Amino acid sequence: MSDLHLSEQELLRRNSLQELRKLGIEPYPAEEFKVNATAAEILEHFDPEKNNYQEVHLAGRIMSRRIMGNASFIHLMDHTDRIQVYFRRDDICPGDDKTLYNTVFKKLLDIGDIIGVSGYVFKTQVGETSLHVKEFKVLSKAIRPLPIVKEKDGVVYDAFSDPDQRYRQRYVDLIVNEGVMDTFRKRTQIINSMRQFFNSFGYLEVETPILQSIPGGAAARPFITHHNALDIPLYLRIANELYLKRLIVGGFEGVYEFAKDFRNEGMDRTHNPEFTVLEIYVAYKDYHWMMDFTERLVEKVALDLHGKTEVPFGDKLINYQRPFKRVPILEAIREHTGFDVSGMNEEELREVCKKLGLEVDASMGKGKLIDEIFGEKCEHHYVQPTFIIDYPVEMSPLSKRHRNNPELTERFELMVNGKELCNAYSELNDPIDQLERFEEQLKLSEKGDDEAMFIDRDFVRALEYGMPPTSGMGIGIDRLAMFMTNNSSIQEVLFFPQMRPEKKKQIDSTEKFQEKGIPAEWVPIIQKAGYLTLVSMQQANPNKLHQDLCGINKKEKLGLTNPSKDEVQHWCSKE
RNA sequence: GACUUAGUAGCUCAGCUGGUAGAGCACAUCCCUUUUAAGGAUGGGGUCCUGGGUUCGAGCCCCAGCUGAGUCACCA
Repeated sequence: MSDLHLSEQELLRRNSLQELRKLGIEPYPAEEFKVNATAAEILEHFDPEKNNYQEVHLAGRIMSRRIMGNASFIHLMDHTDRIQVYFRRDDICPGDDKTLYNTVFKKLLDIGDIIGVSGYVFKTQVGETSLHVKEFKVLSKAIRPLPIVKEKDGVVYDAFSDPDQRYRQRYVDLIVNEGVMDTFRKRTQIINSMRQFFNSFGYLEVETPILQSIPGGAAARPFITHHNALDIPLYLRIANELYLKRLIVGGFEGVYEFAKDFRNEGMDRTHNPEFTVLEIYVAYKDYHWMMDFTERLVEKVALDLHGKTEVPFGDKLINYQRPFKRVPILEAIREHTGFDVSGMNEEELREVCKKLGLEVDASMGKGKLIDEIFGEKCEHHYVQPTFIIDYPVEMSPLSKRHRNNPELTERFELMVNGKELCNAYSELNDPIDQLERFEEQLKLSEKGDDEAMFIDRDFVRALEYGMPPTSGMGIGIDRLAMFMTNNSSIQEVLFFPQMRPEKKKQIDSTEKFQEKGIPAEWVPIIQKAGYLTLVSMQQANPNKLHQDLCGINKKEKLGLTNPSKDEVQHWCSKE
């Protein structure tokens, strides 16, 4: 393989790699390196009076390096923090042979390399806690240079900030950008905190199918795949709701699942094709109980994460202290539009939408129309946590009818920052009503609503055996993580957000060029000149190609004998 | 999917009215020898995203494409 495609810095590092091996130093050693301290721990607990941390073994990545003759400083970063490390030539090399310092440390190590160091902790004249190295060991050589980010007094210089690169190469983002790792630690902490809360009630964490033959429990376009052995289509789940309710039918008191769901829809700042949802179902409860439960949950998460209920988001301060306000959706619409839409039929609603300047189409039923009004005119007003409750029955095919008004359902959504965070119902457990609602959805889909729900007859059968009154709640984990870590984009709380795949350049093998009589040593040069395939080369102007090739030969000092113009002409000819 | 906007050195970015591709960091060589984002000096490093077009001449103008970002549409 040719090195022509590598940058100067990459070549230098590859060269250093070989030099290390020549000196008998394995750049990728197999054995364990025993660590007995972390950077954060030392920075916090070192005390010159006590003279502690005098035999420390630390491992991490070199993040900066300042060489001043026979003394040098580096910053070493481990999983906890960065600490300054001091190297002195005569400590590293007590004898006459100064290779380890002059060559290995000064020349063959680079920013980005992972090393282990042993020594004692002290404070420099400037007062920075540092590790004085007595021995060091190369643990892994980095042959690709890291972006250099510097920071002083909270000001970041030359940040690695291109979102494309940050998301595609999250590993680099995690290394060089402070705070990224913290966001993901917080994300896990949120999940741990919720799990602990559910377990304290004795509810059971379960797993349900991701591959489903009927994608139920929500209204969304699914991803479709195929099972070869059964020769049937399977869908990646858009929700796990119907499976969790089957488990309630089966007799569990409470079940929950942190579930990856998949929806084949648009991607933007708040939507990723795969996303995480927590759903929980508890028997013998209703949505009032669930509102109280949800408040406690969200408040606990805020407290566990931040030690207080007030959490900043953008230029706002969100207070997750319970209780949250409860506003019936029709009241919300009346408040923000002046229209009382309760009891209106489809035509009247259409009229209201028109007056409000909302676009509607024929496929929209009552539910969608009301949702449209709420989404456009009301939603964004609810910045502080607010329960919007009692949604019209058409909007909620899985929700139990309201005990006082059959037009409404016992449903709530928790709005934060003008966005839906949770969705919950007193679950519909009347099998006959459920089947009718599914059939209603079928009609909608025949009308052109491509997001109406599929009918899951097995789920109806389960309800026919009897499901206790149950309340269920779903909460978007990615969104919660965004709110709790003050990030306005979902990509910031997903390690590997979905991206368009990087385009792979088509490249012909050396053999393919050789078949045309082109010497193997010229192939990398042709490819360096930008002609990766034989065909692309043949389409080139032979004169230009000839000049390019001779130019590269000269510039890279390859010392090859230049081909004649006729030869290049011949390479380019098609026969 | 539509519109707007961006793509220049390993990273962050300049680049005038179209006229020989620049800076800082990183890298290399030398000097200095306990520095605090950066001690000093010198130097190497470029498919200006790709492909067409206009032009005597394109990083810059025009067209198309690729890959992001933002806004909207879609997403109960």
